[in-house]
Amino acid sequence: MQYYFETSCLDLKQTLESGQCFRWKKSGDGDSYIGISGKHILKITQTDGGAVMEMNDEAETDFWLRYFDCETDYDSVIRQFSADKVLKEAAEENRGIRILRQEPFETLISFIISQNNNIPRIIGIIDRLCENFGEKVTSPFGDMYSFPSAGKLASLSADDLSPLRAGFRTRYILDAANKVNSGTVDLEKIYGMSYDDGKAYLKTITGVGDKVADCVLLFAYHKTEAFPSDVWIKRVVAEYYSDGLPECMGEYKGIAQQYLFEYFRKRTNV
DNA sequence: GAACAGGTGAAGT
DNA sequence: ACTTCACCTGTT
Repeated sequence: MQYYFETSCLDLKQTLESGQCFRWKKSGDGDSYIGISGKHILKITQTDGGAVMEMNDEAETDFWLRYFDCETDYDSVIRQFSADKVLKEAAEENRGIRILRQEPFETLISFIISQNNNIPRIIGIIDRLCENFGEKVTSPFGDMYSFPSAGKLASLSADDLSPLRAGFRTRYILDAANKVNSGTVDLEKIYGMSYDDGKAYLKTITGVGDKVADCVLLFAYHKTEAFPSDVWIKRVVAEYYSDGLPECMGEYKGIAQQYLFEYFRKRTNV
């Protein structure tokens, strides 16, 4: 089943290789990606004015449209950002970035794994986590493994997780899985919480600090007030925004963060 | 509150 | 080869 949709501000490479998600693989030509969320597998291909989605079941269309955040008017956000010179340039260069709406538990564990780590290795650990403890899902594009549930992970020991080679993060993964599985932390509740409350709540999990909490609030719950402050962004803020973030970021600091992150990372690497 | 340790491997030299 | 450092957090 194929579904074509038109939309502005969606660039698959910019979005899926931005470091907010870790389970999309480039397919063949380079304009296509295959990924999994929950038990849904999608092949998505970039077109000029949108994208083509291929999936098992037509009923998954709405799931994926939501995942790719098709409700948010990015053109309007970018217009709003144009009041700040640096942000305007960063946004225009990266106008195809979307903030995905990912599954909370997967996002939580993924960003716990991301701490003090590099992206290729993060992807490796998550792949091993899914292959070892997820469920096999079949699709016309090949078999994939779902992200393991909190219940499954909570049943495991640090020893069981040793094949991941996640290092000191292993005990953080287990603490998160146990708290979610036992209901000590109810991830569903966070949808209805304020940014501040959600952040404090997430930080009750060992291994979740400001940065990881902000990433989860932004990339799973779409709380765009979150402004994940990593080593790159700290430099940018120190250089351009030492007196505070610009007014025009408004309630979309998290979207601004992504534009700035990409903009400056690109330049530093060159 | 600043300094430091904590897996592992990618990237830089 | 050898060192640094990676979208960080918990503990001195």
